[in-house]
Order: sequence, then C-alpha cells, then structure tokens
Amino acid sequence: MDVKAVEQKWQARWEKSKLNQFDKKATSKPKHYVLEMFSYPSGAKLHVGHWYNYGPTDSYARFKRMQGYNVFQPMGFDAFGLPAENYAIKTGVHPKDSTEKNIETMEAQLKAMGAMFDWSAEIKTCEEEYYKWTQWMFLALYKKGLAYRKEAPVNWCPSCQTVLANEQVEGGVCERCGTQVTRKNLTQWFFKITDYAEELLKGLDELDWPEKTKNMQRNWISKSTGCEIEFECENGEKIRVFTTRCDTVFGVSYVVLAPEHPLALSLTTAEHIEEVKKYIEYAAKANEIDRLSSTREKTGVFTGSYCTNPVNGKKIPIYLADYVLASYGTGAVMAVPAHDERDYAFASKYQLPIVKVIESQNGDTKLPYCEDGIVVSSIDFDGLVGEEARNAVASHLAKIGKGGKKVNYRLRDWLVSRQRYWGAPIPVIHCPKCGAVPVPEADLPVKLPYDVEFKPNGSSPLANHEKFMHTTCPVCGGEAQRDPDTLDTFVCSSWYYLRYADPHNAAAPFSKEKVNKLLPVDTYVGGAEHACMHLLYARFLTKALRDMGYLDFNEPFLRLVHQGVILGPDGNRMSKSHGNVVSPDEYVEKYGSDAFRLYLMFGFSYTEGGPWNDDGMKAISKFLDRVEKTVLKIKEYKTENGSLYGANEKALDYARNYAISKVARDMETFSFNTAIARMMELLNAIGKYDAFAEKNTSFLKDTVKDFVLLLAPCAPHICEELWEILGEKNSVFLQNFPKENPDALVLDEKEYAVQMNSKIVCKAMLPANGSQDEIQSLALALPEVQERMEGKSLKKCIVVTGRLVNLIVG
RNA sequence: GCGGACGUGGCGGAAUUGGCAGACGCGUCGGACUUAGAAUCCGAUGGGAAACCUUGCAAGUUCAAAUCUUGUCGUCCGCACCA
Repeated sequence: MDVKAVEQKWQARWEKSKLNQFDKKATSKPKHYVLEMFSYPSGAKLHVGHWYNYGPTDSYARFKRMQGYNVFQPMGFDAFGLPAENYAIKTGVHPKDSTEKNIETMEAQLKAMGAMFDWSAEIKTCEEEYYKWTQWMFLALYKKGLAYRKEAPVNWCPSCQTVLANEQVEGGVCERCGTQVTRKNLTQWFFKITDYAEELLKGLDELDWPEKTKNMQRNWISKSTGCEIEFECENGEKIRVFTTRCDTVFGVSYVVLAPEHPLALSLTTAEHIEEVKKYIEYAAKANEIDRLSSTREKTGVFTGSYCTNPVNGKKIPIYLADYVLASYGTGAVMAVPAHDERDYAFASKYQLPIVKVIESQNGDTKLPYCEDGIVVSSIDFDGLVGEEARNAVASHLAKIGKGGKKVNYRLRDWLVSRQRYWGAPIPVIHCPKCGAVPVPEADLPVKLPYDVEFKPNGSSPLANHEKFMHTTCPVCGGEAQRDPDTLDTFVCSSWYYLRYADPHNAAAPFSKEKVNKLLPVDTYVGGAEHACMHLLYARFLTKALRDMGYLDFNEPFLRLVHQGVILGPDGNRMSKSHGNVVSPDEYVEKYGSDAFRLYLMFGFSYTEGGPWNDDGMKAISKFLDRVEKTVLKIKEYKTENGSLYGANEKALDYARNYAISKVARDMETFSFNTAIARMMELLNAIGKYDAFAEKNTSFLKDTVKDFVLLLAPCAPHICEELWEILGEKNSVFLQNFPKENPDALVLDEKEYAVQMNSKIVCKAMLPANGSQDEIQSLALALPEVQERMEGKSLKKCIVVTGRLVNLIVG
C-alpha cells in the first residue's frame, strides 16, 4: 500500500465531507468533548511529545465517535508568550511574524497527522478577535472585585525581566528559564483566586482526575485550620497571630513578626531602632539569596517592645525574625519553644524561656515535643488533650474577645501582570485624577502595537511606545496613560476551552447557551506539568464566570488524563545536548502516520511513557503489513459455507468477541497498549482459522470486517482504505464500533488450574459454570489427583468458578 | 525534613483487582523458502540437570499474595521555616 497516497487521499476526503467537524445540529446523539491541551507554536515542527499527546487521544475521540457520540475535538494555539519574544530579541524577527509562520507549519503538520480536529473552531490567542475577550475577562473580574492592584513583595525573574506568579516559581527558580527569582516590592495586578480556595479544594473530590494531580492541587491550596490570637502591645497596638496549636498558648515565650510586618518599625523602641533597621535590610537581602532552606540557621532581633499573653497576662517580648513569612497567615506567630522545632532552635540561640505546657500521654516528654498531648500548667485547661484542648482554648479566646477559630490557605492571589511585550495588553488606563480606570468594553480590544522596541530594560516594552501609552481618561477626558503591562499567558489559556464552543462570536466571549450545551470538557488530555498552574487557573475562572452568570457548571474538565513522557533511546529526556532527539518526521516519512501513531500507542503504557525503541517501530509496521495482506487475501474469497459452525468457528467467534469486549474497555481507559495487543491476538486467530481447509468464509469475512472496525480509530487512514477495499461505500468512521455478542463468549468448559494444598497439580477442562460440588468431584476423579490422594482425605475444597480448584488434603 | 508514586524475564510491558505470574510485542535460538542475504512463514524461549526457585529485600495475614499489612533498600516526583 502506498501509505503516503492513502493518507493524502483520505485527509482530502475527510476535509471535503466535513467528517471531522462537530455536528452542531444532531441532537439525538450525546455530545462528547475531547480536548487536548493546545500547543505553543514554538520552533517549526511537531515533536514526539505532540504526537504522543494528540495521536492516541485522537484515536480515543474516533472511538467515542464510532460508539455513537457527537464528538467535538478542536485545536488551536497558545500563541502569546515569552519564547517568541526572546527569539525576537535574539534574531530581530518580530514575534507576530515568527508566531504566525510557526502556526502555519504546525497546522499543516497537525493535519498530516490525520486527527479529526474540527478546524472550523480553531483559536489563536494572539489574534485580536481572541485577546479582545481575554481583556474582557480581565474587566469582568475587575468589575466583580476579583481583579485588583496592590503593592506587594513579588517574584521577579532577572533574566525574563518580569514578575512571576507564585505558581511559576519552582524551588526559588523561574519555571521558564531556571534563573534564581528575586523579591521586589512592586504594584501589580492580581486575580483574587483565594476567594475560591475552599471551593477549589472541595471540588477536587468530584473530579475524575489522577489522584496525584488532585493531591498536588490540594497541597498547593493547603488548608490549615487553627486559631487567631490577639496580643496587645504596651503602646496599644494589637498583634494578631495565627496558630494551629492554640492548646500551647500558655507556653508562649515570645512573639515573632516577619521583618516585612507593617508594625515592625512602630513597635521598635529608640534603643533598638538601629539594630532592627539593619536586620530588616539583612532579611530583605537574605530573601533574595535563599529563604528556602528549613535547615538554615535562624536569625532575628529584639524590638524592645512587649505584649501581653491574653490568657495569663504574662509580659512577652516581641522579636523580628525571617523564619516567619509575611505572606502567610497574619505575618506574625506566637513562639512556643517547648512545642515547636523552629521556636526551640530560636529560643535556644537567643536564650529565651522554654516553658513546657504539653506532656506526652506515655510520659516520655522530650523537648521540643510537637505531638498532641496532655495540657499542663495551663490553669483551667489542664488535663485536656489535643483537639479537645484546642476547642476549649479557642472558645475561651472568643469569649474574652481575643481571637477564635480561623482557617488559612497557603494559596496566594494570582499575579497576572507581566512586564513583557508579547501578550494581551491590560485594558486599564491610569489617570492622574481618576486613578486606575477600566477601558470601556466598547473600546476593546486594546490593540497590541506592532512597532515596539522589545529589548528588555527592566520596564515594560510598551511603556516606551508613546502612541500606545498616550490616551485620554474614559471618565474625565483628561490626558492619561495606558497600563504598559501585558497579561500572563496563563490568562489566555484559562478560558480557551470555552471559546472553542463559540469561536467566532463577535458580540461576546461566548454564548451562554452554546457553552452550557458543549461544556464541561468530558475528556481533557495533556501534560502533568500544569497541575498547579493552567489546571488551577482554568478551574478558578470557570467558577468566577459561573458566579457572574455567564455559564452554569462548576468545573471545566470532568475527566483528566496525563500522557507520559517519551524519552530518548538512551532513557534520558530528549534534548539537543544529549543528542538523543527522535524526530517524528523521518519515521512518518518512512512508515506513515498510522504506523507512527500505532507504535506510540502500543510501545508504552500511555500515562507512563518511556524510552523510544526503533525495533518496536518496525514491529508495528510489520503488523500493519500483515493486516493489509490478510484483508486483501480474504476479500477475494467467495462467501460460502455460511451455515458451517463447528468447533473451529466457535473458537474464532470467541476470539472475535473477546477482542471486541476488551478493546472497547481498554480504549475507554486509555490502555491503548493492551487494546492493540488484543487486536494482534484477533489477527493471529484469523490467520489460524484461515489455515483450515474447510471454513465458513462468509463468517471469516465478517470477522475481518469487525477487525478493521476495531483498528480504525488507531490506524485511521489505512482502515478507511481497507474498508473501501472490502467494498464498503461509506466512511469507516460512520460505522458503529462492534458490539460483542455475549453468547459467543459463553464456553461450556474452561481450563481450570487444579491445586492440591495450594500447589498446582495439573490443568483440566471442567464445566465453565459448574457448581462447587460438581467441580470438586470432577477434580477428585482426575488421575493426577487420585495418585496423590492415596492415604489422605479431603479437608476442604475451594472453587473459583471458571478458573481454579484447590483441594486441601491431609 | 514532610508527602506521594513506583520497583515484574535480556528489553517495552500484561495480569479480570487476592485466584494458573510473565498476555501482546521486541530480541534471541532452531527450522522452512533461497546459490546467498534481505523479506516472509513455522516452532521454541523466566531461571535451573532436576527436586524446585522466581514479581527489589525481610517478615506477616490467607487455602491462595506482584496485588493486603509492617519493616527495609532503591528510583522518580511534588512541597519545602505555611506556625
């Protein structure tokens, strides 16, 4: 078969007949929205990772289609972003030009893959008709009070020359370029994702997502239930601390503020001011180096002030220390050295009192003792344990007006402004009189100008574009400046799956009706690296849009699958420096798109991935050759012996229906490797039956047809061709996926493993549905059993119907 | 440090969820067809001469463990002073 010609033939036919498009009219079929994470138009060509994401998932989509679903599978490009801009800085090619060119080549390649993408719904996030609505999203959130601007210590990547969201910092390092991130106090735009912390956490329980991913999100949101306690200072200021261990409040020996705490300076006495200022400076610098290590030696400084422990009136010194984070809880903690390792280390170093107020229930209390235990030396609360003690203390604090129960989350608000060029401009105007004013919706989009000097200089490239920056205030009409920042590209990708439902709507981001009909996404497939970024942001935006009345569902992605990673043949991650990059093109050229896709499905467990192997590629190609040969041979047979149905036919019928039932199950669970293994078995069974001199050829032909239908989602071009060769007129993808005939799967006898005292003695054909007694007596009658029964008697017999019988003798 | 996942032939990987470990395929070996090779087809293939031994290692529960429990080693990932 001329694979190339066959691929082109069918791709052209599919396009002409609009076979790949979602049927907007069909109402009787249930919809199924299959989505692959859209790609960033980098470099020029699709890499193995793209094929591995899109190929098998497309086979899943085709499978669902043949099962009778109205499948929607769109594709688009996440086109804004840093790489294009960095490339521009290096080469001088404008990001818009390089991006558009890259998209063009990638479109052609994606089409050559033969996936049933509905290109009529294509999205490119860098186009005005799309980013207009990204800006609209920003304004909608702003109006709802979910977008705000504030000065805060933020993450700054010195290499990318922009601020980053918390989620984009991995271990203190920029997620993109690996540069150490520094901290800066800057005024930036944030989305109030924290308003949804609880729902984002709870919603995970309902989702059909990998547990690991759900746990990563849980971990990232990190809910902690505790208590806020107010310590009043001598000068009347009040310090609120957050603690999960209010049962230790009688053991507080000092209070610590983060160096950035707003009260840090006002609480410092004249005597200590020099030292404190020096420490704050030191801490700011230390922040930049590493405040990451928990093994780092604790440092701090005394402010000279004292506050009062609300439960016992004790006078308590106030310290500053950088082991307390300004951004979590209240930025202040009560230190209980006896029952917290960090406080213990600090107190030991600065010779602060260590007061034991918890005792281990088994009597052995070695400090610092950080487990739950019996409260001691705490007046009314003595004798209470753990949660019980915490409840009692919390309600006491509430009663005296000094605090009470409080829930905290580790999740921070999403910082969305970026000091870069290639993104959607933030639709805000800064007026000297009116402050930050949103751009009226009618004026959207705020167009990204083309002629911009985008060499980074620490400020936003747009800031230097006079024409862009200069504008008038929509409120007062006076002279004003545009916001020079652009939106994080994760904002663009946090709603694209909604736009696909209504991609050409010029009046709104999408119609509520269309989105409610097509969403949520039923099956979403993409890399695991987005667990705490894209996948979290998209959930947030969906919930926010729901609360604003734009849609009626709670979660965007009902089911999530992560594909694994294909490594180089040497087992390392593919990279140019390793010299182990496998380029799909050569293989597609040599073996065809179907063979390449099929190898990716068969050679790995889909969610695991693994090292590339050339021999496996050849093996799959051989399998496809055998398929073709078999079909060509059997198609020539005259249909005869239609009523012949003996043991051989029964065996082939079993193989056929066994394959049908297993393939359907395995395709559903993305177990593509085993699905294809079952098809190989069926092909072997077909070959075996074909070797018989006397055979029922019309039955054989039907079986071969079923085989082609089973394989069609995985090898779409070749199976279309074979389907046509078999004399069929309509596309194989308009056929129903075969359904198994349960009768054919019923066997009279099955091979049982016969065990005596749990050791296998022999194997025997016994009634498939025999009763306990029946199987037992048949087993006992077996010669191999009789032999070993001499002088022994049966104590017990275990029968697993259809599989095994275990005779316990003694 | 905390949390999670994983560990099965020479290799990629299966195992109806506690029921014959090693499906399917690669590789290897043998054979057929060939002057020969390539391709193709057929057969064998966890180890061991055998009793038997085998799912990282060591215990345990069970009639029965790759699967459950505990400990231990190793690999990978996530979080990292979160009070």
